[in-house]
Amino acid sequence: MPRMQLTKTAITDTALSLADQHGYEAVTMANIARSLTIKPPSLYNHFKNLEEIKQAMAEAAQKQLYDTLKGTEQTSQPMLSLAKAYVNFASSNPGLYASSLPGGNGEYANALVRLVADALQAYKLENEKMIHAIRGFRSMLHGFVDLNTHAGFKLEVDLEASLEEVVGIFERGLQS
Amino acid sequence: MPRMQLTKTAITDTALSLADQHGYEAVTMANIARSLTIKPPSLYNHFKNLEEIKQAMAEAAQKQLYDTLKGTEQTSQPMLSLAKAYVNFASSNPGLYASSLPGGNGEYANALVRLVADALQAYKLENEKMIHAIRGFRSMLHGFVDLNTHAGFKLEVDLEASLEEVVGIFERGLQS
DNA sequence: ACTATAAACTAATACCATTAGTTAGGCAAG
DNA sequence: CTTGCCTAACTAATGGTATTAGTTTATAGT
Repeated sequence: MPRMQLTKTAITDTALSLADQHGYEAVTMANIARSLTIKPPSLYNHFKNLEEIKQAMAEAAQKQLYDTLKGTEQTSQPMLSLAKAYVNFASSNPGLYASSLPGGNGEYANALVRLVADALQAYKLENEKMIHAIRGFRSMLHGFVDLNTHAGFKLEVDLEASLEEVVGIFERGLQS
Repeated sequence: MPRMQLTKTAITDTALSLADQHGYEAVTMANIARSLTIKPPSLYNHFKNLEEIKQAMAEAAQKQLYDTLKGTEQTSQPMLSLAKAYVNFASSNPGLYASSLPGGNGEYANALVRLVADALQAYKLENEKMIHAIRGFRSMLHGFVDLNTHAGFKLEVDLEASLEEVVGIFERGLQS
């Protein structure tokens, strides 16, 4: 066999840098192949289809997001630190963040949930309440990012201030 | 001229029912034209391109969402009622909800923001704080819906219970 | 009835993902 | 060292997408 110069991770990395530099919609078989100086059908020797490539991208992008967020739980304000890092990652790398969304079940999807759980640790919530709180906080972060990138909060009120206030509301709500 | 049997709203409505019945990804020039028993290029006599059709869809879908949510502010628990109605609309009509997202600036986009503001009315927030709270609550609702339909909260913990708890956290946070 | 307008059409271009079938390079066995 | 197999790459083709150019034709107003 011709030496497998082309690995799954090489394809995934190329697709990710495509998403990062030219947006998630630029992730096409044709563009990936062009970047690798091969023809599109060759990609099918390594992945079943585009969807499978996007799954692999999601896993890798989630790892990047995880690595960026890791450590924020050891600060004085874990939830605020996590929120700021999360929003900053998504705003700075919209293509990467978009890549991370499709996969909901991999190794790093769980790791990200654990990271949110760690940030909520101080509030000593019981099982069910913890799950509700995780869902709520994660929803808030994703919604904040998603509304902002797709629709955009129109008013010229500072985004950072909104995030701080909103995390404050959530934290006070957990306390009482 | 051949009688304009085909109006902008007729096209928009057809596209919306396509999104509702077969998903937002089924909204293509070919499918819209097929539903109307015309050929795709004819659509360009009424809209500049597909994006413009989707903008019109967003406006109409936002109106439907607004009409569904209107009235919830006159209940005993406006925020919870609004949240439940919002999540219910999005889960029951995912194609319609997806259609509503692209447009961030129309008449009904503002009406929806006012609806959220009304639900927060009881907390008597000042200007800036009100805007932060609106953004936070809207983010939570959209994030909740979006994570659920695209990734899906995996654990078999009741969604309705999560929503109630999460709205409760937010309300308590506003109080203190 | 005639003409101008515009809504529909056909045909074409340039993308997209995907599949079938072919070529050719390198590894392993003889 | 040669032979043969495996497989990664290719070419060619299919059918999908949006969009544009140019043409036909029906109708509304004069």
